[in-house]
Amino acid sequence: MEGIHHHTAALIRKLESIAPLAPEEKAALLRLPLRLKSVPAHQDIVSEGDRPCESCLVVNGLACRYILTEEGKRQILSFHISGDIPDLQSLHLTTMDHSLGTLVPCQLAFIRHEDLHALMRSHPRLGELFWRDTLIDAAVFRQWIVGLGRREAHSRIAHLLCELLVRLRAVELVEDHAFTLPITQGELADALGISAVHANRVLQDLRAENLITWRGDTLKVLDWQGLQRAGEFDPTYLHLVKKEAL
Amino acid sequence: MEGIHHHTAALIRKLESIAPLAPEEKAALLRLPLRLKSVPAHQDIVSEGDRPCESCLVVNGLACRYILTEEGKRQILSFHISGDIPDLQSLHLTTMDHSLGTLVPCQLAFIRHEDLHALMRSHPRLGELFWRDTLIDAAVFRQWIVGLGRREAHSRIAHLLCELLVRLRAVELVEDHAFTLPITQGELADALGISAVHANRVLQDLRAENLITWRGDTLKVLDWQGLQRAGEFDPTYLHLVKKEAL
DNA sequence: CGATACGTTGACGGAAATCAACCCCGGTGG
DNA sequence: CCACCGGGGTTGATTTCCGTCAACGTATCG
Repeated sequence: MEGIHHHTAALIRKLESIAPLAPEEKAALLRLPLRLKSVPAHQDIVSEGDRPCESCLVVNGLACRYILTEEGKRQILSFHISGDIPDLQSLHLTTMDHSLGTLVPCQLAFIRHEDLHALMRSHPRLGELFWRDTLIDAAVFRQWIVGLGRREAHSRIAHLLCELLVRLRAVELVEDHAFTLPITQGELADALGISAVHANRVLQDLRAENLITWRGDTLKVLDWQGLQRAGEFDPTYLHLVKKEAL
Repeated sequence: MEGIHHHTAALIRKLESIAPLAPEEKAALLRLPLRLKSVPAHQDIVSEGDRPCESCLVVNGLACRYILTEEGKRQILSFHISGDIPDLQSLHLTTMDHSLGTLVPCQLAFIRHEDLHALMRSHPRLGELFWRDTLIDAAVFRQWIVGLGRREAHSRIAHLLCELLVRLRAVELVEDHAFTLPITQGELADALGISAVHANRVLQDLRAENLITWRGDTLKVLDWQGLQRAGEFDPTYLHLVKKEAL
């Protein structure tokens, strides 16, 4: 496997976290033609209204999907980590109903839709797997809705941190219950539907309860059980096959 | 086409609202074996934790997906009308991460997963269409998130009513900007993440602004432009092909 | 060394929750 | 027939969570 293609490794790790992969399926994935691109922080990858003809694999960095309201408020819809294809839905929904942007400098790999279609034609199981991935995406949205609608800020933050921990662990980016979270409190607030000021206060609460620390870019979970309880977190909705999560 | 299969008509109308259907694809849909069932109001169709081997087509009535929090609060995730297959995702997500229940007495038609898989194998375009349907489902969730996170109750209700109007119109269940909405204010509140009391007050506002009336089961939109403005509603995210929406 | 962005804190106000009472209306059963 | 009941809608009083505004601290950087 030549150097250029190890970028697909992140994707393979991610897909293996949600279903087993056959060797020839991995091989087919590694043959996917990629258009690599480095994008600086805080820049749109695709914007609402675009009609992309390729989808974007996050090789590393952190991206998010978001929508702006007319009054200029931003709602972040999801965070996307190494191995995610955040705009896979553009395969069958031609125009983007939201934007996708970077939160930090990202390495991206664009895959043309026609190449994805060809891949899925020759490997139907991979097609089902990509479908499954978009379905899990929707399951995450559902939990997000419950949090926004029925949980208070304290619980919402806890839930989001639990989700990030589990997803990052699935692609081996967690060590000792700590991971890189290179976002501002304002961005966290935009994801949780609260103000930056309030996010700050609730984070202080979580620290005071000895559930987490967050210094610089690294978030460390001090009390995994406690954080899950605080967020009413049950990882079932992530539909992972690797069950070493607790 | 025998009587038993006209139940599929609702599904065909729905699918045609999101993509064109070839005659032989319609024919294949009409050959789908259905298990019909009438379910009384306020009863679960599938529950969180279930591992269904069939999916459920709403022939008529009104269903919703929901999640209960530990404190017993309910968050309704989506409403489902004639032609919808609310648990299509169970095709590839084996265990339900939420529940699906009726709001009024419903006629349902269950389709076995293996029959769906066979259909999609023989008609790949239908497979893509079902995938597209679940992607639109996710798009609706995204708008729901924006409403819950960044819009106030007044705007949220308006947006939901706009969405219902457009979706019902796509399956020809709207006449003169009026449709049947057989739910209580409490159920509406559970969908919008507010309390029943507050839902009541905001509905009074909407009536006072001459945007809607809601007497008994029938909701009538008096000022379609105004309601869309109030809800910041833009139907793009529903990805309909029939563009007679305004 | 200002400039800027982010984090933090306090004071105030507003949207919505909660609690409670009351009304209306369509069953239902004595 | 009517009393009773219960669910839903309506209203008011009070509380809570959270937003907004504003000030200030702190760290990084050209």
